[in-house]
Amino acid sequence: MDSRTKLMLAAIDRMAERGYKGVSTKEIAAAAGVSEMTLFRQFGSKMNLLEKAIERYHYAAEMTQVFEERLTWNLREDLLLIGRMYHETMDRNRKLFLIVLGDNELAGLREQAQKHPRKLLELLTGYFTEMRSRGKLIETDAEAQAIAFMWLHYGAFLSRLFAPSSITSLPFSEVMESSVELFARGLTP
Amino acid sequence: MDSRTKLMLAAIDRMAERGYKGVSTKEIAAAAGVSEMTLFRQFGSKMNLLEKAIERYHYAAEMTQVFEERLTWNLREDLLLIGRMYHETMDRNRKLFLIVLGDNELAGLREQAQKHPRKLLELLTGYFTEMRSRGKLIETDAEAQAIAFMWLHYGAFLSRLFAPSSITSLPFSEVMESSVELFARGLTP
DNA sequence: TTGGAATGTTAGTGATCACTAACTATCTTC
DNA sequence: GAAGATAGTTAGTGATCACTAACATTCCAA
Repeated sequence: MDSRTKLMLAAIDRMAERGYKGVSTKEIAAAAGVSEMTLFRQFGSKMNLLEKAIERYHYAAEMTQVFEERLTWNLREDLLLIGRMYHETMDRNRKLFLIVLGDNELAGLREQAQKHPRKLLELLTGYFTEMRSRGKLIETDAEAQAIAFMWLHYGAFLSRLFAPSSITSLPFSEVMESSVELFARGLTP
Repeated sequence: MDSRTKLMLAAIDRMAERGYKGVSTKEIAAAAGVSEMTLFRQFGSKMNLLEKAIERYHYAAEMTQVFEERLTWNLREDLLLIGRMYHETMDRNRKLFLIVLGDNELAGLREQAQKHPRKLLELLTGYFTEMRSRGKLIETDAEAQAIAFMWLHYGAFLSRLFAPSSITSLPFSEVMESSVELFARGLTP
């Protein structure tokens, strides 16, 4: 593993724990087992190190493919699949989310981190529209319901992100299944 | 307005914008129109200033009262009322949320900020249980559905908090009504 | 009018920060 | 084995940070 890699991984780890401002370049270098000079020689600045790290380690989910190939047009099955895909994507980018959400001056970098949710919203809206034209969904505002679905899962993700000790004792999967059931009953004719 | 008040308000404003670490005591004092010495004489430390500010300006919603007096036992009406109450509470505490969520070292202070969501979850679970015993709700896990409702609104709140320019063009109220409709259809026998 | 509390001013502490200069050591590669 | 790239070491820049000491001022209540 070369110096650049070690530095980027160390930066992500530390910044996810204590924030961009909360970690010094000296500490990142030490955690990477590398001299601080190497950090500046490779990246020029602390901010650039973070940018390059996000660029490289932002997990790029291929959601389009899932929507094209794995849907069954059974609302329950599909929503469960989509929900799982959402959380897998978000979990993989967990640390990056923590970093960019934790510092308002990093708002510019949020663009990248929120690319997938936006894409998913688009795909999900299309899915609901198609389901309605197949007569498997009630007449409703497809985009509004897609956003509701996204919000529910976004809230679930962030509540776990910010409060490791959950507000409830219920297992995550159980709430997830209840919510799928809710959408299925609520949107099926 | 005395010095303490001016300092606490200035601290909340600045910290909500640029984070706890992003604002200096000198800047807070200047924004309050007060000398930096006054800050330390009144609060002793930067952290204590924030703690006292949260203590004093955390909006304490009286949700129990709403649940006792304003419910109509019409699912649609009640969920709309509860959703509105949730967002009003969260909006009032918006800045405090931004501060404590933005800095992981402030995790201890999150307790206070998350008191209301926890209380609301409890009340909502009770409401769903009562509705079921009145035969107005399907057989379902009341707590799981309450959490789903909370997550949906938590996600809505945070997505507005972190991304002022929304991911969608739909007005907030419209999604809110769609989601109430979703719950009403999904949970009514 | 006077005493005391609150506030301001100024100058400073030592620590830490991001970042740099200058020089040396270790590699690989031809 | 020389060249060139990559790394480490050391020492430092100037800035900013939270926080303090010492002294001067303002202002209100008794």
